[in-house]
Amino acid sequence: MFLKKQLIELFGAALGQLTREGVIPATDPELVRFERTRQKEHGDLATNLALVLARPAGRKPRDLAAAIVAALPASAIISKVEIAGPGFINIFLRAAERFAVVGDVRAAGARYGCAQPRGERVLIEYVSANPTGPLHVGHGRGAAYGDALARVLRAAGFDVASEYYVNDAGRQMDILAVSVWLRYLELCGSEVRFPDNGYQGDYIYDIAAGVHRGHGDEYVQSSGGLGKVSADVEPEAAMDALIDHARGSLGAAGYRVMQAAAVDTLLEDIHNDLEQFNVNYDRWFSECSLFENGSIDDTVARLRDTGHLYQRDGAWWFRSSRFGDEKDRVVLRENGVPTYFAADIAYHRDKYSRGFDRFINVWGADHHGYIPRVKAAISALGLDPDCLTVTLVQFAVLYRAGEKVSMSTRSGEFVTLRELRQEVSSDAARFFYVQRKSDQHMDFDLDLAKSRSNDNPVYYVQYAHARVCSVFNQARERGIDTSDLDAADLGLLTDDHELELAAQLARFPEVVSAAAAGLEPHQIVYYLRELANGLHTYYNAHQFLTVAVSLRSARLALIDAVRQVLANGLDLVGVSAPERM
RNA sequence: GCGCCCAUAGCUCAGUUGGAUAGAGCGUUGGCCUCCGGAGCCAAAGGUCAGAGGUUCGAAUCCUCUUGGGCGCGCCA
Repeated sequence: MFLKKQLIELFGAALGQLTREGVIPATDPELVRFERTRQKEHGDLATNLALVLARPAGRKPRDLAAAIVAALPASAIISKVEIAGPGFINIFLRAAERFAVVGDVRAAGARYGCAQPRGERVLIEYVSANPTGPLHVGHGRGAAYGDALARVLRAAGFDVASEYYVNDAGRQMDILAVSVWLRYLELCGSEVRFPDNGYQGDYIYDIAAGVHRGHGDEYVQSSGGLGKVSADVEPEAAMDALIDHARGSLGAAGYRVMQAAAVDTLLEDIHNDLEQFNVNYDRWFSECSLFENGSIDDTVARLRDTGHLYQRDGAWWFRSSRFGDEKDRVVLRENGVPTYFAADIAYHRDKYSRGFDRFINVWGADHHGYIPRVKAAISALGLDPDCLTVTLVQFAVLYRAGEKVSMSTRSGEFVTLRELRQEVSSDAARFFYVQRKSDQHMDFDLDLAKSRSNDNPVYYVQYAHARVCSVFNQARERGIDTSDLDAADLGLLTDDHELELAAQLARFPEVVSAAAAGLEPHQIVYYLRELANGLHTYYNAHQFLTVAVSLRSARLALIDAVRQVLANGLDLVGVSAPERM
């Protein structure tokens, strides 16, 4: 970063001179951009400055490039400058400058790659799965992506808070309560017909058994009424009837016992599951709390008072079409109960009230149609919808034995995140998920991930880290002193492998900032793979411990810096950096 | 029907925001330890960037159309 700043100053000076001479119009120094070259014949860094300025200056790119180079002040960091291709300016650095990064890494340690705080507060919300069952592998992708993104943004200097929105209100919660009650009745020996649209998973039995342990047969009364719900009624209507029946038969307190047993158990399970996935939240935000503290009523009233609501067919509608949504949306049902959308408006209003500069919501791709109405509501409340970015995570499509695995929460047919973690390890699962760009469809081959986990690229990167640690362990066993590596003469490093490694180390802060800017943690993963490849290649080509002392120190300093950056990068994607494997 | 996302090597995917000869992994083929960890390294083969136009010094990248996939269009959440 410091290097680029120096180069920008140099080229800015050259541009200033050319402007004074009337060769080019006044130019913003910010226009000067350098990129790391792909081929070493192109130098260490290159700029397309002359190509960009050729048109406004009315000159041929190569001529302009020559003029810029001629106007460039002398510098201690550049060894030579070349004009190539259509007008690229290629910059070759002096050797000392190329390896200065080793000292930078060793000085900054775990902070290397992190930018200065920029005083911008970001709230990132992800997973937010309904507490109606265990997390499955689809949620796992959102968790891995969201947490890695939070870490990357923190490293890039943002002040980040993470949040899980708990949908502990609404009809799904009723279905959950009924599902638990019916399984409870089965446990008590009653004959019940369990509806297809109830929650079928085995975990419902476990929750019901827990209720039975705590309350015995207390809630068995009047299950006979269940017979009134005949099979030919429309399933959702039949469910409504069941819910009413359960409420009537259990009473408010008993109904609450069923529901609370389920929500508490499932939320606790989700919490533990994510914790073991190395995913932690700053806050768990309850949807229920929005009902209880009046936020929803208050928000709906505000929308009504500001003329954004109207009544039709007995319901209250939000005029979201006025803000670009394809049609208007109900916020208060005919029966007066707020919709999920109404709660979500109140939730976003709450978010905005907490002083953040920016909001990121990580949603499953199937929710994309929901974005316009949320942004519409934010606009209607007089808030800036551009502060909210919704990142869509495509579903991971599972394959088992070459066949697509069907997933349905209600039917209970899915692979849980916990199963995945236990089969392939948390590290492998997280690395695997984050490796893919979030908006790409992803094929997750379970057989490959489970039975041949050694093929997983995470081991490749972790192995590089462990390898460096192993070299230092060897050094210790041989009585080699590695305490004064900061004094190593890095000028002894001249090999191509060493130059390549140093260049990769220098790139890391730029990768972090690019990953943050694009909300693309997968860039970290690709970088790590390249750095690990550089280390493995170097390791195979050279000895570290058996060479002359001064060269040995220089090489050890270099690979220790590589180890540090591998550890920093792995931490950004929530994967451990083991010292041995 | 309308809308959003996507299409790159046999398979799974990158591609530094419009740059130089489009790159990795897996798979295939052939090589590499008397040595710090072979979970490694090196090399080869493999491409009409779905197709057709357009924008310009320059396009996998931006615009239009066509084809082919995924998803969404509830007073569900």
